Amino acid sequence: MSRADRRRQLLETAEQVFAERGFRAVSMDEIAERCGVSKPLLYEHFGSKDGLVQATIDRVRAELYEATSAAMAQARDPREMVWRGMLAYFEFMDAHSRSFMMLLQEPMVVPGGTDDVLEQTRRQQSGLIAPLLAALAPDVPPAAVEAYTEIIIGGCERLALWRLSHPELSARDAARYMTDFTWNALREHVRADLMPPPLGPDAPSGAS
Amino acid sequence: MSRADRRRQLLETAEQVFAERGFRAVSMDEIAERCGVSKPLLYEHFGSKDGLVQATIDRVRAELYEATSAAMAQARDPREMVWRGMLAYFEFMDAHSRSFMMLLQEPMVVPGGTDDVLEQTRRQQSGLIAPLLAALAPDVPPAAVEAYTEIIIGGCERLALWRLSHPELSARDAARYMTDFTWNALREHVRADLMPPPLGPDAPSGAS
DNA sequence: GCTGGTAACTTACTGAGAGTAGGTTACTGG
DNA sequence: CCAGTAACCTACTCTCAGTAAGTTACCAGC
Repeated sequence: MSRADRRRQLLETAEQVFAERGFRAVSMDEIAERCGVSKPLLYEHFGSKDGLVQATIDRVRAELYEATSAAMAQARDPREMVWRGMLAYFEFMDAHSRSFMMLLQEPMVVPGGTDDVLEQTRRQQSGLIAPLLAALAPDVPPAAVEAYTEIIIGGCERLALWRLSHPELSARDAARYMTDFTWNALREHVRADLMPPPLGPDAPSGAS
Repeated sequence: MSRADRRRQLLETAEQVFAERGFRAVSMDEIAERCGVSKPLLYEHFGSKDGLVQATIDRVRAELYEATSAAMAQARDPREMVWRGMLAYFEFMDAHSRSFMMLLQEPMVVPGGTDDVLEQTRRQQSGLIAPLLAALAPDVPPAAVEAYTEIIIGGCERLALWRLSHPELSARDAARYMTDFTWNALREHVRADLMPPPLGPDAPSGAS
């Protein structure tokens, strides 16, 4: 099999196995077996277990990024963009909950704790949110935009994690809470012409 | 040495070693050596490596909880309570950055991923925040209070993590951002008699 | 002051699993 | 038909979590 094809197959299987039983519980021997190859081949492709974990996570991250940015691209105005992005995020989670969990765990599982790896995830997500905030609320200073971006990302992650033990909270409601919260937080900074916001495509019952 | 004293000593040393090099990199043999005891004694006390990690983290968590709740107890009104809690949180982080990092990693490092352990941390933190939100904004429905609580906790954690790579953001500014963000998000729900809030004990320059 | 019991602690092992050295097969261009 | 190389494997090593089977220190009761 060609190197690229093999890599894809290995990643696919690894994601599945990791999703089933978690990073820690799964051994490289087991993955190799499930892939129908020998262990050194895994090391050939990914260098180490951490490398494989990393690659697996990158794959999921790319999917998530694509899903959310595609959803956001359909929006007409910043308010709707927030809503669509949030909704796509939480819906992605419903569709790939185990893989998604892995994504949230990533910064912790990989070597040094807070290395460039985390930085990469962060930049990707904040690259989606920060410009949006800046567009919504141009008078907020850049430092605050960065901080708010982090707060929003953290809020999403936490709420997503929380949903695992509270399935009664639908993706729509979660997205709704996040959107409301964010929107209200920024309300007084929001550009006047965006101010009477469209309520979102189809607003579920929410807090406000 | 008495069992309780020994346990304390072991935990103290373990926290130090873990903080220096991270959970994963440190072996039980190494901790035993640094403690001046044999490995089975560690197992006698903590059952497993995860058990030791868990106990270590619980210790840090207790300290954090004490610090933040003590700070909050000094406040006169909810607005100030938010501010003091946030400030204590970020200042605790400056004082114990490595141990604090461990705390954030905990849900991920421990066995099953999202078990009761996470739940425990969460309940402790949200026990501090949720009643406060409810007091601040009594017309927000309970489900929304819970969700907002999670969002706020996640925001704090993320912002704390972010500060590791952005030391230019002081604890005061971080607390300020969190407080502003939260306050604004809830503004329209806040009880009228709390509405013109005292600006906090000593407000640093902030976003709004 | 010797003895049975127990609490604190140790040495010396097992087993699992990450990572590797050194091939072997299979296919490609000359 | 023969290099050379890409894909892949068998068979190891070594670190580290966890354990079995003690040993020492101390304290009751006789």
